Amino acid sequence: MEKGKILIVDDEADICEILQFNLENAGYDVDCASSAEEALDKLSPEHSLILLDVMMEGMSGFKMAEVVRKERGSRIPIIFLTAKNAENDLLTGFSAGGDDYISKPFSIHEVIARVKAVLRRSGGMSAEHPEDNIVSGKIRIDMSKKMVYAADNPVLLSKKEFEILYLLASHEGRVYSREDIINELWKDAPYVLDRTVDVHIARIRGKLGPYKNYLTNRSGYGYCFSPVE
Amino acid sequence: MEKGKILIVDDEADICEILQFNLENAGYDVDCASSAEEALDKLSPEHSLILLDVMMEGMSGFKMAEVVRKERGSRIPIIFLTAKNAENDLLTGFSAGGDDYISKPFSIHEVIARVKAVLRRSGGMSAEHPEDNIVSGKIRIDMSKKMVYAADNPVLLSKKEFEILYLLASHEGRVYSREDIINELWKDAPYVLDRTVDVHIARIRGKLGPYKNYLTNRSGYGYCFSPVE
DNA sequence: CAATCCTGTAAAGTTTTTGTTACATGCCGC
DNA sequence: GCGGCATGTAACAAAAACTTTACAGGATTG
Repeated sequence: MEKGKILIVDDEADICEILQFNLENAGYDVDCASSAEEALDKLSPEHSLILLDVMMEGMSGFKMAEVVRKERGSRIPIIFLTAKNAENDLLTGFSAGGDDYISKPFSIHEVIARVKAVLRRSGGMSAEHPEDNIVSGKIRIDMSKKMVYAADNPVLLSKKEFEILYLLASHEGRVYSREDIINELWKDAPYVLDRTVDVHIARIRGKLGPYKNYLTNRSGYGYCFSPVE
Repeated sequence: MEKGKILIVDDEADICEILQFNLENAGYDVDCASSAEEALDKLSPEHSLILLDVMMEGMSGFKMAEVVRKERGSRIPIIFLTAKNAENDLLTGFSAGGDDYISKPFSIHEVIARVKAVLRRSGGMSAEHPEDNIVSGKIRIDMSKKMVYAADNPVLLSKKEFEILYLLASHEGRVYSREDIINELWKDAPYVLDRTVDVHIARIRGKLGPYKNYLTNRSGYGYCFSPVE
């Protein structure tokens, strides 16, 4: 079993690599992103921690943290990496709101120690963030509102439809067989037919309108959610 | 629900972002301005505190404070952010008037502590508790009068009905399961049936008349308050 | 103390959701 | 083009979920 999946966000490739290497060595699963935009794209409910550089080209780390917290409603822990010169003069090092801060230059030992601490505090390896919202392409899924937005237009899905879309969207690109979906969503009564899934998919597509092709069929395998195409 | 709205004024975007992120994290509502002129434009009676950088391009923070106090006659608390200790002397006068100052580099802990202290001292809110009232679409909920108005027509709800409507309206769009509602509002006796909630909802709808559809049911999930529809 | 209102439950109607079936369509190797 | 699959959809009926009405015990009010 994995210890947890960490998303590293830093526009300096060296730092990403060093962190990735060492954290993977320590047994964590690691994803890297070189910008906030890329990170927001990659961020999925299976991540259990973000290591986030504050100073980056384009969207800053703080701005990204705001998006993660507010727009996506995620309470995933964040450890901020603050560069030496600019902010360290302003901030004297602290942790607030459950987040943590590490200022560069940092020792790998320190980072790993903090990562361990934060993950233990946040419930160990529970990568489950059931309140997480998903944003992918033009589709946004708001968990607390149980609503889906396609290019900001609300899409009203029934419970089953919502569950299916959420499942597929939470692992963008991954192909789910009909059997997978049934095992995951009909835990009480797994004696439903494959074709039932097809019908649900069709209904979701109908409601997604212009974005119906986000739900792709992989003939012979099943379905997957992919915003590109 | 809200603790108060803070106006941050600093021409360094980084500092604005850091303060904004952390104060929002601490539960405050935040507006930002990158100049004194912009701040004076944005400043409104709903702000309960200003975090004001002294050294800025254009109008200085010091000058702005004077405008706020003298021309606008506002007694809104101000916390000055100063780059140098040398300026402290100039600020002691304001400090006496209930304001405060923090010199860079500062820790967020310190800022949050001061913000808390100042807001507590000034009574928490600039005026009443405006956030206790909810206005959403054509519906207005007056907490102190325990009254609901639909398009300005008074709607007389019983206690339970009022509690339910208030709960749902306090998070517009969010879907509350019957269980959520029962856990929240029947804390003493959580052994009431789901159907009871339905009946209450029906009674509220009856009283809301033309606006009954503000209370929407999300089949399989629960109920939510949404003025759109 | 009686009259009234508030609340929770029950049961009878309605609507929505959901699983299934049946049939249409498209793709592939012949 | 022809079978043989695999997928897309419309239609339907059962099941589940929701709304409404009715009622009785309790609380509240005057």
